[in-house]
Amino acid sequence: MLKPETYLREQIARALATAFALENDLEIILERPRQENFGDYATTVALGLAKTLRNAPRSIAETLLEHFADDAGLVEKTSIDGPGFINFTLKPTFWQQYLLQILSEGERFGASGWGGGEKVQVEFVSANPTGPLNVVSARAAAVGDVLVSLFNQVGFDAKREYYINDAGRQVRLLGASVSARYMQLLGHDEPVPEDGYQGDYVIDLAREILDEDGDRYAAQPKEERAEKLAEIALAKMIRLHQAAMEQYRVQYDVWFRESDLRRDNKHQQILETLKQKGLTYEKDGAIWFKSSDFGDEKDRVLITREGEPTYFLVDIAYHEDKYQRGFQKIYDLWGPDHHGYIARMSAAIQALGHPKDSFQVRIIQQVNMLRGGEVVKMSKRRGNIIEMQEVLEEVGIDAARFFFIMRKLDQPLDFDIDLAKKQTDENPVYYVQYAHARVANILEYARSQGVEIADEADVSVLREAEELSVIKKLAEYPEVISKAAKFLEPHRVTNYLMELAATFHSFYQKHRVVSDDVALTQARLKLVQGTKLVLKNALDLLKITAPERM
RNA sequence: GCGCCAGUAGCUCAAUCGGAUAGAGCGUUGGCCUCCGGAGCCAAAGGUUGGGGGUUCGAUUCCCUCCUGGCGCACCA
Repeated sequence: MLKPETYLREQIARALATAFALENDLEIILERPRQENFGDYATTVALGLAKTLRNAPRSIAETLLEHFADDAGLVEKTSIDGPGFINFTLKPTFWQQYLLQILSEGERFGASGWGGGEKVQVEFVSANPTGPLNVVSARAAAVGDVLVSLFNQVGFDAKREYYINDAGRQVRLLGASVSARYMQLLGHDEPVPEDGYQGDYVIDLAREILDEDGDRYAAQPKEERAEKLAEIALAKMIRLHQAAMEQYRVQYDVWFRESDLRRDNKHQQILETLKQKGLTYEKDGAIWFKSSDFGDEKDRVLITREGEPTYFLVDIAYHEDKYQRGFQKIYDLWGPDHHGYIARMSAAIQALGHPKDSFQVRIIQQVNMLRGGEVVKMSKRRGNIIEMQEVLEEVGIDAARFFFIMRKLDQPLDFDIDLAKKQTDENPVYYVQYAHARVANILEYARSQGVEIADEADVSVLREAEELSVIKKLAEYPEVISKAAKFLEPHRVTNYLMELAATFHSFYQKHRVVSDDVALTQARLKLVQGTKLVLKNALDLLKITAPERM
């Protein structure tokens, strides 16, 4: 498929080579002018070369254009504007043919190969199995899921992973909390530990266990009971989390258990490795890692005074395990409370000899749930939280995914529950889905009128401004995908969907697709099919329904 | 106190690696259905891009400084 950007870059590079004998390693910036009357593409090379060539930008641009060959004859018009922008307008013929190419690519349209099959992993959500999932988890789930899809679209071999912290202190606390509630239900006076889990879900867990297993744990010693109940409660919570992710259309490749790492003593091995590298020392009865040697603000404890491995040590082992499984790039999406944790993890990655940039963390910022204009606060410990399930049930999965993806991931997000529920034009999800339904309906209507949609059509009749605008907008799609993947910005896809929907609605309002003009009808049906295809491709990527009717 | 992120239209947000006249949606105002879905379209009003300096052909974007907001600074996870 001949991409306009690729072609123009190549032609410009050739012109530069013949005109100024410049090496071809120069990166040619090609952008889409903000304003349509400047043409389809613009380059700033002349501005950039002014210094090295010791010449005025406009003069450089002129010389360049004299040597611009346009081998394939795609360019209709070139111009030099402003301080030295070179603008290119492609022939309508090019765009008309491009529409057919988009259709022939089908669901592969938008995909590319620049990832080169590199193995990439995104770890996201990884919520503690000691409580219900909250809305930040819902946001992380949507974002992580779409990131992986984006990576795969552009040629990476990307996997989804969920890390389950099913070991350590938090789990012991859960056990003690469930145990207390269990005994309370049986009429005993066993208080929930002060730093334990206070949420109502703990009572629900205890009641469930009581219903299923009876009071058989009451006779056990407290410690033993807590341990047993921790095990049972944990299994229940994990199943809940897995069910929630599935319902949310997120398919993880791996659910990784911290307890497996501990069982295999992976953390001890890492400790040995760090010791051998001379990166540890003892102080105050604890074992420390010299993370400050690698950019962290201070050193960190690996083994506590009590001889317990810290979460950090086990986490280092976990990340090392990712590398050993062959991943070349590792992305972690963490919650806003893990901000201060990045530097030490990055230090550990480097200490183990991995490239610094092979490990990247993105903080999924806080979500403010607004109801009636008021922020609903949440705190897992107190149990006063908004659960992910509640949100999904209330606003629906399509709206939830769209809203969470719509914003840059490292910025706090205001989620207006009332808006997400509205089935009106205020709600962007419906705007986009409506465009798809409308497009589907046109095809349906054509068939009902006895119009046979031919495989081939003479698209050269598509000369109206609105028609070409739609094709040009469709043509932007692969670039949107590439950039969304490159910059980890899935919100580019939702923005694009809204633009494409608007461009199509605008065309639709002005021109009739199915008419007495047989040739024009066929050509416009191709335009409609192209729009449907790209809307569907993008919505599929986001795992949002593309309805045939609403 | 130190660190990270942010501050753009009344509100929620965009803005291509430093590019041209800073764009959308909602809200407001005014138009558009004998016709493929009006969950739509067209138009108008609305901006000192938090303030001040700097770098240069050019700054919302980079640097410095100040102001404001969020978050983080455990031998917790």
